[in-house]
Amino acid sequence: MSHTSGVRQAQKQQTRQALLDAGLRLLEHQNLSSLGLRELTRAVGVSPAAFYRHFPDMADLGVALVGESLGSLHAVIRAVMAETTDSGDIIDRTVAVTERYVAEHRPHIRFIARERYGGVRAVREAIAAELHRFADEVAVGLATQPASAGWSPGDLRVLAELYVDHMVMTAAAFLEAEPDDDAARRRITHAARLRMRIISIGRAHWLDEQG
Amino acid sequence: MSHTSGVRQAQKQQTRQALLDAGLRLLEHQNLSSLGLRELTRAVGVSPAAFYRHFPDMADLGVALVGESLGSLHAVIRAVMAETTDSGDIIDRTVAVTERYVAEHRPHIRFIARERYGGVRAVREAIAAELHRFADEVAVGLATQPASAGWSPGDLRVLAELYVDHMVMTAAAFLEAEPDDDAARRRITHAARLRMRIISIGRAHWLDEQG
DNA sequence: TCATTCAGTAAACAACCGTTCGCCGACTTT
DNA sequence: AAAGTCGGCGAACGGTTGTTTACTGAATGA
Repeated sequence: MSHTSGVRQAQKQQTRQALLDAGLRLLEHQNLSSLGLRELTRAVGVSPAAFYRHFPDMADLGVALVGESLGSLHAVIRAVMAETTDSGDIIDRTVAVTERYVAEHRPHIRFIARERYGGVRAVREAIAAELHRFADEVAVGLATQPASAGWSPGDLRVLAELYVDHMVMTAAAFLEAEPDDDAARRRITHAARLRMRIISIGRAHWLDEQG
Repeated sequence: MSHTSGVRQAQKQQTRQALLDAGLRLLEHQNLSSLGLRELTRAVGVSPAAFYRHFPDMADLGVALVGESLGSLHAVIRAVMAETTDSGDIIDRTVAVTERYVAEHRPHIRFIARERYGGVRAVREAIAAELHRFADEVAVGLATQPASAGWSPGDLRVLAELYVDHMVMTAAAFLEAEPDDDAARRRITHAARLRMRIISIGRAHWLDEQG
């Protein structure tokens, strides 16, 4: 029988986390496909062979980083979607939440942007799967709104994906600006709000134009 | 005095192009930051030292690839913008042109998507500069349209960037689908058109909502 | 208490890396 | 025809890479 906790497991988790942390730090300036195993273990302060006690290869560490980066975002998204204020207020909230999440998880989000179309298939697919789940959640949230009356499920799904893609786009914009460049951050916030308003207005008048 | 043409220059250009071609091929399955110099010269069939006759380092080859990938797109974009049909027809044209360009320059576009937020700063900046120019051109095109009356230059610029980002988004979607998966291609085309229509409708009603 | 498990180690492996050097030979200029 | 230019080559440089091996010693379970 294996215990779920214990000194053994805790210590193992600790170096595993150290590998993830050091990896994330090193990946701020390079791609996963060029991150060396020895380079990583050297940064952590363990022997190269120790790596294999935790991950079969680098791609696997990358997949773990995807989970760590986007796992906590699901709750955030559902929380924002739950506020069915339905007015323009939710737009400001969405943009503000995005800005805050990027600020607090900058290396994680950088990693996601960098590897979304990167050279490691397993990581690309893991990211795509997470974004797919995001779109699912947004689609569910949209479906409950009165403004979605008359929309086909397929078109609603497209709209949900547009919102998710827009969130990624906005996050990437915040990434490109220096963290302390307030002017740039305000410019990005303004642009993001404007884009979301345009999309929302288009959504509201979509059915009229169809007639 | 240096001749612009001649056997010498032509032969040099030839191996330079061979380096770019082989690089693009190798970069279909990895990132620029992990592409080895020897790996590249081996694929071309020249000695490692020959590389330095054409590029100071790999980042420089990457920048050259950016130019090769996006250079010919400016003319395409301006051509599409010039068709001021102003109706929903231009949307179908835009999506069709995007699909065609991706199909005909698949490795180039993959390279752009992969390195847009990649680990090589010089390449990231080169791509950002090109996309900035695209937005400039779209903004100029939009300004001439009657539908842009009453729009501030700043907001018009945001709209232009939204269109460019949307084009990139659509191109990436075509990339992710297999080239011969007609069903997927049709799905992506449908979604892209729907998104563009939503944005266009939002644009048309933007000024009403402001009052 | 004693046997077992297992995360981490040190060492060795062959293979590969980017870069520099002097040299060659075909093209180009005078 | 002679002198100069220069793209490409082969060889060598020190250093790094991922992976396997047998091992140690502390946490574990009986």
